[in-house]
Amino acid sequence: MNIFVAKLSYQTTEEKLEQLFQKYGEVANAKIIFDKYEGRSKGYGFVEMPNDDEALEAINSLNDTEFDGRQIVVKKARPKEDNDSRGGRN
DNA sequence: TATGAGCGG
Repeated sequence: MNIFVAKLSYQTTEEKLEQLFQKYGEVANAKIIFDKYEGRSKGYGFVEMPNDDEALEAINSLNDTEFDGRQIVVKKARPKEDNDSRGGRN
């Protein structure tokens, strides 16, 4: 499950996010989005967890909590298209 | 160097 993490500290790193979520379950990969021009963190990132149950638990546990000195927002990432009949840009 | 809503190097 892809997890969207925002309001992160600009000093927060991917490994710190991974270790943070690993405390609640297995983390496949954690990524922080950096600016392409300044090369600095945009302040948000994504965490991928193979176990959906642990992912939801991590979201409910880490959402609106303090991390690295700043309160973070943890939510499910871009909802995948659960219906191919919906949308359809063509 | 600093900043602070938001979905991707």
